[in-house]
Amino acid sequence: MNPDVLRGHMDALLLSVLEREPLHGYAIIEALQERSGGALNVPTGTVYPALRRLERIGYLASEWATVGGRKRRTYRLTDAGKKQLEGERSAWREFTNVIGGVLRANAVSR
Amino acid sequence: MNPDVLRGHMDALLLSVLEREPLHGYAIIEALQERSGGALNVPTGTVYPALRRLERIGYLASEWATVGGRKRRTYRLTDAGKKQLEGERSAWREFTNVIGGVLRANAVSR
DNA sequence: CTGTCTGATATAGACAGCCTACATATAGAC
DNA sequence: GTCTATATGTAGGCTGTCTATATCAGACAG
Repeated sequence: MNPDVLRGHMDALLLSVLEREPLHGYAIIEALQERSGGALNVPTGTVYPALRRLERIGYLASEWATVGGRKRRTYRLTDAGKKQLEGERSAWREFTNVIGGVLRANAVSR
Repeated sequence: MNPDVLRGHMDALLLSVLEREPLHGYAIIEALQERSGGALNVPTGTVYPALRRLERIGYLASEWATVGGRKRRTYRLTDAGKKQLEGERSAWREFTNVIGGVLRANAVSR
């Protein structure tokens, strides 16, 4: 998939994946891969900065944990994050309607 | 709509709007507004450079015309552009399936 | 005949955010 | 001991969208 086509949708993806349960960065990457049927291979250089940004904004909160000798920073949705996720979902619907509508304008009718 | 969420989809929009008939930049902007029900207000600083880029790549060709004393550069799809548009459409479908799928993962089932 | 609006094209520079590449470290398998 | 999987992180590049600005012609109000 074209690289920066994800631009502007990373937040929605991350928040969505954290809705079910708190996860650490590495597990988030795996979850995205899994849920997309392998289509989403988001690099660590994208995910970790994004998670920090979302925490700074207040949509996520994190805690350190040590599991099997390895350190993990586990992120969870805050209340603001849940609210934001709803916003992201409706923005996504509007976005796909608008762009999809324009793209279909010629292809379908006529 | 969030500004740079269009990133990576401008090409598809421009090619799609030019599929029906050749248009000049200003008319393309109006056409996008019209077809999106007013949702797409793409600034000239986005459209004109994008059109030039698409011409440089070979997806568009342009000619100057003078209508009522005003100069217009009219763009039309090349054969490569038509082919590219098909590619953009299927990429769009895949894109929406993948992201939409992840976003719906929690919202729907369960 | 001046000012302002619409139509029309264009460029420079800012900005955001995704990506590549790299650095670091532990656990477990072999 | 070396390799792979697990795990987090930063620096810098890239690219394309946006903001702001400039220019010009015609129309039309006043």
